[in-house]
Amino acid sequence: MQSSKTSEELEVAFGQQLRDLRLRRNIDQRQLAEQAGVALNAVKNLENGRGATLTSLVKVLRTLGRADWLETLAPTVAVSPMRMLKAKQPRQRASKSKGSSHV
Amino acid sequence: MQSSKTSEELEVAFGQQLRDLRLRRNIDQRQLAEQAGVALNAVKNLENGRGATLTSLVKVLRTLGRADWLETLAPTVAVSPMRMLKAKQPRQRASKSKGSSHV
DNA sequence: AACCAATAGACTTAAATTAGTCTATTGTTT
DNA sequence: AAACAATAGACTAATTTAAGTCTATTGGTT
Repeated sequence: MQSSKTSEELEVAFGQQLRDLRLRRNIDQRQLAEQAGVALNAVKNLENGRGATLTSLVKVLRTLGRADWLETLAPTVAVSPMRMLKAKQPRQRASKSKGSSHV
Repeated sequence: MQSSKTSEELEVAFGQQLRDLRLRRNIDQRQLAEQAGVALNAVKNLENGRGATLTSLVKVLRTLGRADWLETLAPTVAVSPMRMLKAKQPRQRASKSKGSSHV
């Protein structure tokens, strides 16, 4: 069971959050686009969930002062220095036959 | 002064986080692409920060079980029911002449 | 309630991404 | 250290998004 929202719904809901952020700073789409260095259409696409590029999103987030959010996707587990030394190198590739599922 | 990282750097760092998430589930790019319903190239683009669409990202996040992260961009301030009634409707457009900055 | 600025929507062209495939590298396993 | 599988990279064609502009709508202001 996936999340209850479809990908489309997620994109739309996400766009609304972007809009909220912008409105909290009380700037209009045109200003945001200018400051971010993207086209007005790119901002419209983002806010309306009509399809956009990651690049546009990142530029807009930077402008809105929320670039830090991008770093919160995969929180890195803190490890003590001693353990660091003992620990094997983190995996760089997916391993075979231990996988969650494959045919 | 913006965040210290450029947009490009942010995209690359973001891709590494995506990769981390995938590796924690120990699935390979091909499996992730299949399950997410995107092309293998889309996953490569995402992880290497070479440009991707929001749509691809959302599909991949759903597959990785991190769709919830998308909802954490603009945390909504909790408001008591009584205040809800009194409060004006939230702004739907940026307002004039009170703005942070415009020419 | 009149006015006006902010936003939606449609359209066109250019640029970027996706999808599919093949080859070259390199981490991992045995 | 040999064998293999996971990933990078390049390439082409199809699709999508960016950019730029114009018009229609509507929320906010006065």
